[in-house]
Amino acid sequence: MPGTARISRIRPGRRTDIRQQNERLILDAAERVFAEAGFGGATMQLIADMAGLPKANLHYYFPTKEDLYRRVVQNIFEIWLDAASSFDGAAGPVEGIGAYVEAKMDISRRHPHGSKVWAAEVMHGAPVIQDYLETTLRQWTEGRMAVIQRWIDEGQMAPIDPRHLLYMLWATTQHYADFGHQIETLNQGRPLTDAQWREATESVKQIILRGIGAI
Amino acid sequence: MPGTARISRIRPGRRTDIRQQNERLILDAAERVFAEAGFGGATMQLIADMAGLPKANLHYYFPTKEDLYRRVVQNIFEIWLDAASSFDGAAGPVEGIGAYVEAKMDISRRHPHGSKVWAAEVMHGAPVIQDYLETTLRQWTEGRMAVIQRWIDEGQMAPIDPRHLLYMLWATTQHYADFGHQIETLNQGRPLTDAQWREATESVKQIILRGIGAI
DNA sequence: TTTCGTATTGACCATATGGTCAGGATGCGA
DNA sequence: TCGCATCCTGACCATATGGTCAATACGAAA
Repeated sequence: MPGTARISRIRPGRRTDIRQQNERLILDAAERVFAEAGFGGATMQLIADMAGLPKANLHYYFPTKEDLYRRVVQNIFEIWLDAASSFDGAAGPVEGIGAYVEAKMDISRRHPHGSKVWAAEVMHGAPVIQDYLETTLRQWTEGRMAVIQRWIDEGQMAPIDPRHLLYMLWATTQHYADFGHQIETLNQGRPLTDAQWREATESVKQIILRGIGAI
Repeated sequence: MPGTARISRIRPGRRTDIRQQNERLILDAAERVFAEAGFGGATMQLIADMAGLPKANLHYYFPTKEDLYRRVVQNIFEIWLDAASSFDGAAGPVEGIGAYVEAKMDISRRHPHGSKVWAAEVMHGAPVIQDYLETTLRQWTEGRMAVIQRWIDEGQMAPIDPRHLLYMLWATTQHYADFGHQIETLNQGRPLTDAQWREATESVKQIILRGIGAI
């Protein structure tokens, strides 16, 4: 993405590209602002400034603040769902859950703003993505629960309640994004280094895999 | 607390009590509204309505919205710190961490709004409680890390990084409050029953205690 | 060069909201 | 009964903000 962004920045590209490029610019700025200020605290003016565009221009691409917000949340949800693939096609919990933890930790690191927006949305009662929770997320959850149950039946792990295992996976991995500021404060005010991210991922993986009796 | 509240409600009490009672009323309403709408989305009018008082009355007790918010966050932080006692005086991880998980799960159940306000505050970069993070929380964390390290040295648990174990404890327990709406949605839209809360607590305890090699 | 759909933007508006204030009610102690 | 500190509150204000709009620029196709 940085590559294509640079290319399109050098050569403005054809007329058709402008829309796509500006929407990207606005969405990135919006994600950050919504994460840092919340929906209510975010202002279109601030998002506009951060995107380097006049405010009226935002309304040209996104009619209302809520439309913009909705798009941001949807983006995140899709990224989030992609990590699902790590879960699939795994022979057992060590491989499947291990890969899932790694994928989710990676998302926490690369999309901390998105994770926060998602968390805030859910905390506020999911006013704009309730339907996703009830359809896509519910299906996804039931599917993985079945996989976990199969692993249990095959004796590959202890008889843990699959539901609470999933919650624990979500909680621990997303914590590193959502509470990143707290973690940073407790780390001498410095962001985690590459090595520290690796340690964190390993710790989470270790405790959980051992905790479910897969090791 | 419910006891004293009822007493003061039946008999309005002496003049001096009025302040305390109204502040309580306002703080409870504020906690809920801040949790559900965020700081920016919350309005003094809505808090006033929920507390059953005229808006101007809020400003009599709490000069500004930020003052009110600050008090709400402080309240939560104190409740949160009280759970620390569960950790202390424990002979080993099974007892200490077990009690801590139970205490924190109980807080998640009894103070879901407070937990959300805290989470949002941290996600926004802790604008009003940064000093707490750097002083009280940092000290608390270092103290518990030392305790955990001692348990490790005594061979009572596997050599897990104490820091990441603490993060996992916070993440998993608070998840049941902060993402309560999501959990409820995945539970047929119904809040967890007593039995389900017990299951959740047991699952968390089981996985973590086993995960750190304490069982 | 002309045309036309797309993109841009400064100026403007209606509304919501945090906060103020002056006047009044209340009730306790003297 | 009186005085005083505390508490209450409707009306009001300044400001910030989401959103609109008309005028304009732009660039590709004809």
